[in-house]
Amino acid sequence: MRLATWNVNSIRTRVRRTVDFAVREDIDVLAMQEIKCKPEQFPYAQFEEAGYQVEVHGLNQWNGVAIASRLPMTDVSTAFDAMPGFAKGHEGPDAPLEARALGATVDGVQIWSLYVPNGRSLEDPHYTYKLHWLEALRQHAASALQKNPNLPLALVGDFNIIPFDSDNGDPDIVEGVSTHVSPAERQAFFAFQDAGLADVVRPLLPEGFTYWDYQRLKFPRNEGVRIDFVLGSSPLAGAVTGASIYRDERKGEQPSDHVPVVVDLDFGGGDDGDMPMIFA
DNA sequence: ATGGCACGAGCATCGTGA
Repeated sequence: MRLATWNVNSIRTRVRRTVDFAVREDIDVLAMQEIKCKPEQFPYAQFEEAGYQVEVHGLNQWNGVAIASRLPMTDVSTAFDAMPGFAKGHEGPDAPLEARALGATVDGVQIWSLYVPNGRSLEDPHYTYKLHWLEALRQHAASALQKNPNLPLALVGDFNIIPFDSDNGDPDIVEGVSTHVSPAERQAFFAFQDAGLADVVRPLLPEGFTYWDYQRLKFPRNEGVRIDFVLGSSPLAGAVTGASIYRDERKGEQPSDHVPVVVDLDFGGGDDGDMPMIFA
C-alpha cells in the first residue's frame, strides 16, 4: 500500500493537480487536509474517474479533511474521543467541533487524516486549543493501541509543529516568539512516541521540508519547515519499506504551500504489487 | 514598523494561515 498525506490548501483550486499526482505516483490512499469546502462542494467526479472513492469531512470554508482510497473504507469517523472544539469567545466544553479529523480503516490499516490547529500565537486561545487537541488525540491513539497492540495505526497530516531545529529553515520562525517551535508544542509531538507512535519517515528521510510560506520568496530561498508527518504504531512502522517527500509539487502553477509525504507499506500479503515475489 | 501571498465568502474587505 502507498499511503500519502497532503495539505492541498483548497481542493477545488487544485483537484486536477491532486488527482494527477495520485495517479502518477500510484497512491492507494491519499489523506488530504485544508480541503476548504463542504461535501456538496467536493469534486468527487475527478477522483472517481481516476478510480478513487472519497470520504469527506468539511463544515465550511475553513479546515476540512478527506481521504481518497482505491480500496473500500470502513469505520469512518469525523472525530476522535474527547476531541475539543473551538470558536471565537467559545472556549468551554460546549465549543463546536471543527473539521480537522477524519478516520477510516483501509485493508486493516486505521488511518487518520489530521489538520492540527495552528495556534496563531503563543498568547492566543487557539494555542491552548492546539495543545488540548493534541493531548486528546494522543490519548485516543494510546487507548486504541492498549486495546489492540497489533493495530496498524497511522496518524497522518499537517501537525503544525516543527519537532527539531533541523526541521526549521525559516529564519522568521523563532523559539520564544513563534508558534510551532515552543517546548510545549514539541513536547506534545514527542508524547506520541511515548504512546507507541513513531515518525516513520524521518529514519528514511532525515532531511526535507514539507511547507514553504507563499510570501517573501520562501520557496526559492528554501526557507521551509517540516510540519507534515506520518506517525505509525509498531505494526505499521514495521511494514514501511520506503518514504518520499515530493518537493517538486511546490513548483509550477498554483501550487499548495505544502507538498505530499508518502510511505510505502508492505504487510507481507504479497498481492499488492508493491514488492516482487521471490522464489527460491 | 510593516508588508509580502493565497484562499473563500461575497462584492469591500476580512478571517485565516505558520
